[in-house]
This record gives sequence, C-alpha cells and structure tokens, in this order.
Amino acid sequence: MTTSAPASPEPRSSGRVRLEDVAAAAGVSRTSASRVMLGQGKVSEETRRRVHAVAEELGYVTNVAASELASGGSSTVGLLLRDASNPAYGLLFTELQKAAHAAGVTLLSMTIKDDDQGRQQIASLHRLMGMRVAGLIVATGGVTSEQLEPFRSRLPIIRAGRPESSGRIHAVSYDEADAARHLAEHLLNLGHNAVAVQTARAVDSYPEFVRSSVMAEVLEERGATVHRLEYGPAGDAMKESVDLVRSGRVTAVMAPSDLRQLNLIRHLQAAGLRTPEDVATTGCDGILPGVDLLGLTTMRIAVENVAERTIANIARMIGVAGTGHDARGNGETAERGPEGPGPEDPAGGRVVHERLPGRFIQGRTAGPPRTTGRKPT
Amino acid sequence: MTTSAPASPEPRSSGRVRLEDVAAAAGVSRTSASRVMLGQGKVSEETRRRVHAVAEELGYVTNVAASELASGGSSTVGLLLRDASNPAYGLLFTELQKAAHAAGVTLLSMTIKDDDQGRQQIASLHRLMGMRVAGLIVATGGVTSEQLEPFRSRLPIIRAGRPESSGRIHAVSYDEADAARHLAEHLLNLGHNAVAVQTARAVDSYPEFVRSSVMAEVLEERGATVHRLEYGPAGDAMKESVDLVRSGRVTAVMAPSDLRQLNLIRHLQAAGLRTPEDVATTGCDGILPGVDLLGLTTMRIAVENVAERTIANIARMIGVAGTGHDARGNGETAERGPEGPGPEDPAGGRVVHERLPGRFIQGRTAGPPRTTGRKPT
DNA sequence: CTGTTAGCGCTTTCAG
DNA sequence: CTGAAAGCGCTAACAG
Repeated sequence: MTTSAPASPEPRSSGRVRLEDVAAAAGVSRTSASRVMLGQGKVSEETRRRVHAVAEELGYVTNVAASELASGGSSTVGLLLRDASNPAYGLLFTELQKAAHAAGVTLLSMTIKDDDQGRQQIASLHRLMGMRVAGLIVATGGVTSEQLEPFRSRLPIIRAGRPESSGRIHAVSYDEADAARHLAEHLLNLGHNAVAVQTARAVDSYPEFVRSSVMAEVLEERGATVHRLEYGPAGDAMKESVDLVRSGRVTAVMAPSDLRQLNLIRHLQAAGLRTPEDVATTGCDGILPGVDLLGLTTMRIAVENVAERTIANIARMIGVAGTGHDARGNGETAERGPEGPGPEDPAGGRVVHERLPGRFIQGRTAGPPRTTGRKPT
Repeated sequence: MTTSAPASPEPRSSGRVRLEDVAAAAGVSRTSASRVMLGQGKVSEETRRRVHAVAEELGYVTNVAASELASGGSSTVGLLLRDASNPAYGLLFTELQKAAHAAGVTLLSMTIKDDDQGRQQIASLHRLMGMRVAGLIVATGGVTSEQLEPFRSRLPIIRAGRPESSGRIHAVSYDEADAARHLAEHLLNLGHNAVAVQTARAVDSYPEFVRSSVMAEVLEERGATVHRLEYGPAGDAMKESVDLVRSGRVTAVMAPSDLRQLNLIRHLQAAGLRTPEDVATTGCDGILPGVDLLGLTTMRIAVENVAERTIANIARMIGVAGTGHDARGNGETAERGPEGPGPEDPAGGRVVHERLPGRFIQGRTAGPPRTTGRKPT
C-alpha cells in the first residue's frame, strides 16, 4: 500500500497533512519521518525512500512555523526593500536574489511604502524580526540607523546600496562620491566652467544628496562656478535649470540620478532647448534599459557587485559556507570605514563598510560648451 | 519600576525576549500580555499601557512562528515573483504591494530565478505553502498551472499579470489580445500592408506569444502580408527584421515587448536604418521610464489596475473586509472566462478571470510607410 | 476583566 | 539505525 500507490493524478485535497500522517502511512515514527525530511543522515535507505514516496503522494509540506519553533529560528535572511518600480532598486532586488541563490541563502522579502514617516517600515521590520530571520538586509533609506540599532545586537544587519552614515551598521554601497567625481571631472575636461547642480536634500534621498554635494564640491575645487538648485519646498530645480540655460549662465546641468536627468531633458525640450547642442546634461545610475538609445551621459552603478558582496557578507555572518563560486575578486575594491577599531558585530568581526565604484558611460548628452553663448567671466 | 524606566538608550541586548518575560515584568499573566499584543479588546487600559511600555523597553517582538503555530495559520499572502529587473515586473511588484497595503493585506514575497526547469520555483512555492500563507499570488510564468494544481484546493491562488490558460486557476491579467489588436490596427490605419512580426514561443514567454500571435492574425485578417520571425533556435528575428526592411519587403516591424523594440531599434541603427523614416516599429508595455523621450509607439499595460484587482480578489477570497477605498470601478472591465459554470474555488466562488485593457501610446516610432521604397505587391 | 490549562506540529536529546 | 518523551513560545477555550 505504501509504495504501490504512486502519485495519484488528483492528490487528496485534504486540508492539512501533518508529519504524523506521513509517518503513520509509512509505518515509521515521527522522528524518523522528520529526519528524512530534514535530510539528516541517520536513516536507512529503505525508510528514506518510503517516507519520501508517502510524503509526495500525500502532498505533505513542512509546517515552517512548527519547524522553526522547535528548532529555534529560521535560516532565511530577511530583505527590506523599497520601491522596485525604480529600475535601480528592481535590479538590485533581482541581483540580490540571484546572488543569494548562488550562495545557498534563502531570501524573504518585504517591500515598503515610503510614507508614514517610516511607520510601516518599522512594522515590516518587526514582522521580519518576529520571523526570527537569521540576518537582515536593508535596501531602503526609509529605515534609519537608529531604528535598526535595537536589533543590531540580535542579528547581523547589513545595508545594501545606500551609504550608511552611522558607521555602526554594516554596509555595502555604491561609491557615490567616486561617481560624482567622475561626472564632474568629465564636464570640467570638456571645458565647462559654469554648471548648475540639481541637489537633493538628505532627508529625501541620501544617495542623491551625496552625489550632488560631491559634484558641486569637485566643480568648485577646480574653479568652476556652481549653481546649486534644490528640489522640494526650497525651489523648483527644473524650472531654474531651464532659466539658467536659457540665459546662458550655465553650459551644463548635472542631475543626481538618471530619472531626474530624464525629467530635466523633458523640461529642456519643452523650452525648446536641445542636449547636447544647447546644454550638456549628466545623470547617475545607468540602469535604465534604454540608456544607450537615449545617449545619457551617466555612471553605471555597480549593482551586481553590491548584490554579490552583500550576500557574501551576510552569508559569512550567519555562518553559511557558500558554494564556493562567489569568493573571487571584488574584495580588493572594498574600503574600510574610518572608525578605526570599530565596534564588534554579533559575529565578532569588524564593521563592514564597502563602497563599490561604478563605470562611466560617455553617452551623448554631454558635449563641450556651446561656443555661441556668452562666455562666462 | 515598570513605567518609571522609559526606553533606556541602549536596550538590553538580550538574545530573545519572550512574552513571558514581558508578562512577568509587567506583573500580569501571559494571557493578558498576549491579548494586549494582539490588540484584543478585553484588557484594562492600565494593563494595556503597562504591557506596551514593558514590551517596548525590553525590545519584545512577537515570535511569528509560535504565534502562527498556536493560532493555526498566517494571515499574510504569499507572492511568487519573477525578475523584478524587468521594469514591467518591478512596477507590478510595487503596485501589488501598494494595493495590499491599502487593503490591509500583508505580502510576503519570494522571487525566483527562471532556470532549473522550474525546480527552484517549486521549492519556493513549497516554502510559501509551508508558511501556511492564507493565499498565494503568482506573478511569474515559470510556474505552470499543473504545478499549482495540487495546492488549488488548499488555499486561494491567483495569477497576476499573466494570462492563465487552464481556466481552473484564478487570474487577473493584461488584455494582451486587445493590446495587440490596437497596435496592429494602428499600423494598418497608417497604410502599412507588409509587416514583420517578431514572435515569441509560448514556452519562452506566454504573454509575448499571445501578443505576437494576435498581431499577426489581425494583420492577415485585414489583408496585409505578414512575415513571422521567431526568436530562439528557429531563427534570428532581429537580423531577419533588418534584412526585410533593407530589401523593402516590409515597411513596419512589430516587436512583442518594449525591451524587444529597443533591441530592434539598436539593430536597425547599427544597419543605418532610422525609425520612423525608414521603418515603423511598435512594442508593448509602455512602462519604461524614458518611453516618452524615446518616442516609442506602444501600449501602456494596466499594471495599476491589475494589481488592484488582484489584491481585491485575494482579499475577498481570504475574507479580508478591506478598508473600503478599493471597491470603486474597474469591475466593469472584467470579463469572465468562457468556462460556463466553472469549477468552484475553495471560497465557493466562480473562477475569476479578468483581463484589463491598456492604453495606446502614439509615440514617434510608427509613421506612414516610406513612399520611396518599392511598393509591395 | 483576568488567569489556568491545553495544545499547535515539529525537532531534538536521550535511551534502546 | 530507530523510537519515546520533552518542549519551542504562543494563543484559545474555559473557568474564575
């Protein structure tokens, strides 16, 4: 009766099959059945086969709640994510998943809306914590370091994609400063010396804030005139950009992301201005599928590397050996944070703080300054 | 001692705080503490406040495993997703999350790689099932209906975004046929009567398969000459498209998605062909952030509507009242499947099969046929 | 309104 | 190699 009734076409639509049912049907104890399901060695081949057969026939699925309760904790890693509709986050999500799969780590994700002053973020965070995940990856700026702090001692937490300011939480991020520097220097080398930089506030988008700050600094260091145009309540960066271009007071406009650059181009077009003929523009991200066709001048951020390093770090912290094919390279590009002998994490290591540089994309939106315009003083 | 020691700056880094600890510290029984945490009415205001205070101070987080085990099941809905790096899927993900939030439904997601012949998909599916989720949303073609079948009687399952062929599983999808028809008719109305249609195999991408099939059918019905160019082993659709255009045998090329259209445009450009001057092109999706700047002629699929209807349906099936602001409209656009009095789902209703139409985007990639070219016979 | 008593389904010593 | 027994931390009747 046990092995002689292979997989009926219509599995019993029994509400729930418990391990006990499987054990009974296979004529063994719960313990043995459990061992088989867990793949722990100490079972005879015969028993193993019978249990597997019965389990499949009955459509048994391990009750994760019971399993984790009994064994005390999950081995999956939680992922807190924001807004996958932004291609940059969507790709990060995909790449994290891919890297996790390769490293034998299971990821459980919750995405969060960015409103509520982080209220919902915290709720999701708590839910993930309640699941007793083995580690946590935070890929959203919506959750602050202070909110993470209480959990820091309970499990490994690592920020992915976003620079971490506190220095007490692990982070693997894009090297925003490097990207900003590259873009600014590109414009300088083209001969621009009057540039508008669209700036974001730290509270709105920390990565954009860092990018725009560094862009402006580099330009000023090298003697260019910089107009900082802030998004949000303080001003209408887009409109002001157009005005500056039209009046010839700047020959280039730097946007802190590609999505912003697209919007900038729309505004310029609406005003009858072309890029690069009338003005040079730059963005940052390089993720958009059509970036080549649009000819955007930008930096391609190192999503794949960030994903891989994030997973490699979390895997190490939760003590997963890894499958071996993720140990190559990239470690060299890492920079340790400036904290000296920083605080210890629960796993006993130093605080990880890696910044991964991107790749410059020349594009067509940034040419030399228009010579017909009034020369800047 | 209880309320007089508010949130110490450094919460005890105790490994795990149990409800019992909270109860003890608050001087009540586990039951009362539990009731407070669950927000169930029967507790005095005084008790409630004390428990909350202590819980916060101790950094207590409900153990989800224990909670679900005791209460018999979770109230969250599982989401099986594929490849959020595709903007169309990324946006769907985000919108599902948004709609779920609005409807008071918690979503737990697992993404899957598309390899392994669906092996990993099944593993993820099992894991979600093992979590005893209350319902399941499947937003990937990688899992077949047959693989879903065994679980159909155990919990509500609904497909999102992808047309469901079996008719036994609930589905809310984009109206691919409608989109294809619109695009084909647009070309016909422009005067094209020799068109290349890039086709996808059903196994590779079912949505693209449906789109390309219908495009070709509509064109042929209206007397146009159609060249079907298949992706994959059977041929090089991109190269063949370019050849047909160059030799003047077609005046338009239809791609089954915007990503494909972008690739097509790249190939055409590489061959020195411009769109729309030398050839009209169309795509499908309309999700790409730069779609307007690229001037793509396409259909904007109804991601938001699909997300909302999906959540509305699953919420109804798992018996969530909803917050009320999701009951408006859109129900009218639904079409019931052709199954007559279809099979009943666990909740007792008919099989849901809604198809939501998108919106045409005129773009600039499709103009009238080039008059200088050789006229088709 | 509060506490006491049983389990939820599984893993895991610890003996056979 | 296998089984019996003892919980994991919580919720849910049921009495006070």
